[in-house]
Amino acid sequence: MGRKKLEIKRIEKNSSRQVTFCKRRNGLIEKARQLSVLCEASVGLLVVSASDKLYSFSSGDRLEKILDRYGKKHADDLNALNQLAASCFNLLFVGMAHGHLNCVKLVESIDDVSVDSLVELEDHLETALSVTRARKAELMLKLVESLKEKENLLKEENQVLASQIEKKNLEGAEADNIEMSSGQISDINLPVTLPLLN
Amino acid sequence: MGRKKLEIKRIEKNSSRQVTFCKRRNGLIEKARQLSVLCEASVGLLVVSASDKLYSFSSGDRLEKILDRYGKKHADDLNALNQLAASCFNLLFVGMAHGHLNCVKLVESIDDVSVDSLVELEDHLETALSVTRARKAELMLKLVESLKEKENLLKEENQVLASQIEKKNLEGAEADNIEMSSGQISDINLPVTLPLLN
DNA sequence: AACTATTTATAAGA
DNA sequence: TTCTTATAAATAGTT
Repeated sequence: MGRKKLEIKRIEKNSSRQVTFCKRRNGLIEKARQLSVLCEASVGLLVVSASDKLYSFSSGDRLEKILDRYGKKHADDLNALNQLAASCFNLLFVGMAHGHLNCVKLVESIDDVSVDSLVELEDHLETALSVTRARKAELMLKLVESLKEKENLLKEENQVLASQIEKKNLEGAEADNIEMSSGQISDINLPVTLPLLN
Repeated sequence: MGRKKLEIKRIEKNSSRQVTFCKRRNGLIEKARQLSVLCEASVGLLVVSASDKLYSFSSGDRLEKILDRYGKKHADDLNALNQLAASCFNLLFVGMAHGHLNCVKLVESIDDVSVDSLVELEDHLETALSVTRARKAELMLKLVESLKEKENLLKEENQVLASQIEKKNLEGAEADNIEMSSGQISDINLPVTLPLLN
C-alpha cells in the first residue's frame, strides 16, 4: 500500500526499516483495536522492537466475561483449556498494558534488575501452583476411589444378607443352623466437609 | 475499505459481525506476520472470538507449539494448567524477547509502574487459575457427595436386612442368644484433611 | 466463497 | 520524526 509493492522480507535499509516499523506497528495496533470493538473479541497484542521497546494492546474488558463464562460452563476440557489459555494470555497482555487496560501504551524496556525479579516471580508462581495442586488432585482421586470401594463392600454385604434371608425362608421352621457371617458393616467415617481448593 | 465506511462500534447484525470477524482476524494476523518479518520485531497476537475460539500468532514458534501441545494432550488438566502458567511466562518474558527466543535482552531501566503492573498480573493469573480450580473442586465434590449418598442408602438397606435376619433368628431358635454386633470391619484409609493449595 | 467498489494503509519522497 | 500523495491492500456489502 504505497508507492511501490513491497516484498515481505527483512527491510535492509536501516532507516526505512525503522520508519516502516513505526507506521505498521501503529496500524497493527489500530486494527487490533477495531477488531475487538467491531466484533466483541478479546485481542491481545504485543510487539517488541528490534531495539527492545515494548508496545502492546489489550482489549481489557473482555476478561471478566470470559472467566465468568468459564466458571459456569460445563464444556469439555479441551475447550475449557482453550478458554483458560485465552484468559491467561489475555491477562498477561492486560498486565503488560501498563496501567490502563483499554489504551495503547508504550511500556518501557525492562532492564537487568527486573529480569531477576521476573524470574523470581515465575519461580514463585510455578512453585505455588504446581506441586501442591498435583498432590491435591491425587488425594481427591484417592478419596473417590475409596468411596467406590466402600460402595462395593456394602453391596457385597447386602447380597450376603439377602441370601441369608432367603436361606432362612427356605429352611422354614426347621431347627436352625444359623450361621452368621461376620458381616462387614462398614463404619463410615468421612470428613463431613472437604476442604476445598481455594 | 469497503463499499461503505464502517463506523468502529459493535456490529449489530450477527452474521455480518461473524464474517467481519473472520476477515479482519485473518488480516490482522497477516499484518502481524508482515511486521515481524519486515522489521525483525517480535510479535505476539492473541484473538478470542465471542464464541471463545482462540486464534493466535507469534513470531517465534513458541505459541503454536504450546497450543499444539495442549490440543494433543490427554494428561490431567491440573498438570496442564501448571504448564500453561509456566508457558505464559515463558512466552511473555522469554519468547517474546527481541528476536532470540531464549535469552532476554534488556536495556533501559525499570520503573515503579511496571512493577505494579506485574504484581497486578500475578493477581490476575491466580484469579484465572483459581476459577478453574474452584470449578474442578465443585465437580469433585458433587461426585463425592453422590457416592456418599449411595453409601448411605446401602447402609440402610443393610440394616433392614440385618434386622430381618435377627427377627428370623428369634423366631426360629429362641434358645440361642445370638447377638449380632454391627462390627466395624472395614475402615478405609481416608485423608482426613486435604492439603490446600497455596 | 467470490466479487468489486471503496476505504484504508502505507512506501517513498520532502 | 511528520506530512503528503500515489498506490497497494484490505474489506463491506453484494451475489
